[in-house]
Amino acid sequence: MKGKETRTHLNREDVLDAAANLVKQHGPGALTMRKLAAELGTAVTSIYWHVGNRESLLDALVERTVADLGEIRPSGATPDRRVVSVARALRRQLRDHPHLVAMVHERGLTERMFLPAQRALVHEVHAAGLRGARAADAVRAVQIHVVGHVLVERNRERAPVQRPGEDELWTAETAERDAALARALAGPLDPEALFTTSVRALVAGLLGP
Amino acid sequence: MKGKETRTHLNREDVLDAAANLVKQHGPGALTMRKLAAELGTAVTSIYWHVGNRESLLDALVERTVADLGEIRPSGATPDRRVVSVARALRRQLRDHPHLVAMVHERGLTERMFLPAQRALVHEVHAAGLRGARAADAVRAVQIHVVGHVLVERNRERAPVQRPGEDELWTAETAERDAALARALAGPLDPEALFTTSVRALVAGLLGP
DNA sequence: ACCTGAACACCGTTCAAGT
DNA sequence: ACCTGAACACCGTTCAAGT
Repeated sequence: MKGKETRTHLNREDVLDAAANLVKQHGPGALTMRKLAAELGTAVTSIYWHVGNRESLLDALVERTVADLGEIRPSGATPDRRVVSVARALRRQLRDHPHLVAMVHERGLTERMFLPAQRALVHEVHAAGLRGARAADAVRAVQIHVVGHVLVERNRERAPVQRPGEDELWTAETAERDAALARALAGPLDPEALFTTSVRALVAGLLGP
Repeated sequence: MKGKETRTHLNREDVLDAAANLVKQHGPGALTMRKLAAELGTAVTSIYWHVGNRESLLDALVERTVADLGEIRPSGATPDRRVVSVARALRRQLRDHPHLVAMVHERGLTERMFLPAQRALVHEVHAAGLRGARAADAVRAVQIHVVGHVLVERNRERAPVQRPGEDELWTAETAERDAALARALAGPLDPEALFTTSVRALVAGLLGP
């Protein structure tokens, strides 16, 4: 019982709110039925009455969070840039909900999540002159690239110090005597910059001749 | 006790073998200390003597599997094609060890895993004339694209039927009156083909002018 | 050096019983 | 309609005790 507003009956929304809070504060691992019950000040079993079971609780939670995501507005003069801007906006959305990505991924709901972005991409790809199957490929390629990139990014952030450690692995000798390359690979990675670079390259390749 | 060769003492290798088997046959979720003990015909606690705890057991398992991956040989006439071939080989490796990807991802070891591929990429990117930071970006962009793509692919496979379902979502109206596009987006996705398309586009964009 | 069972603190879920 | 505690079948891990 964490002294919020008092209520006569527990309801589905309360459960979802508390669950969202738990995840936001202590990560998805902290979302257990028992901790949730403690948070709500009820018996564990009450929760089951409202949300079925843990599985569907997570489903509902993900569903709600996805629904709350803002829409995506393309910006930029050329179709190229507008597609890139959609990709960046999508990445930003995902990064703003760090736990969401993991949960969606775990639940295999990646597809369903990205309709708004997909619509925006369809529009821009069309504007670039692509049609039919070719347009569909472009949309999907960008989409997968963004989601994949965010997944890998998040993974990299969570990862503790790597042993052997890239700084030891990449020296001028192992990098074919390209000292600058060795330094770059050994040094830290700027995900934002790399993302922009790769999306630009991908879009150029997809929309180009 | 699954009547393999008899042995006097349990050892670390036996434990890892059994663990790998469990994962291969029933997925990572089936790898519990207790099931593992049952499989080995020992007390649960014996395992702890050999591998420390579950955490380090998983670490060791991932480590071993990664070490067993074959090396990557580029093929193709132009640097473009050779980079694409490395990407495809890497994807193939990852797909051949379906559980590995998830485990590596969960453990945040994605970096460490891809050294061989990274070396191959460095070589090809160099051959294409890129140097220094620009080369590093290209290598990392391709690498992240492959890993990300495989993660999303696996996710998509695991995902059951999607509700609403893309076939209902994408009609000619919602697809800006492009019926072929609607059909393509509603239809099934060919991951192999899409992967090739996107990698080609990405590489063209990265190595191109 | 290696193995053991008992015990602890956690899980999710079911169910019969309460109001 | 909503809530409850008891109970079940699982977890990972520690520890003292065995050989």
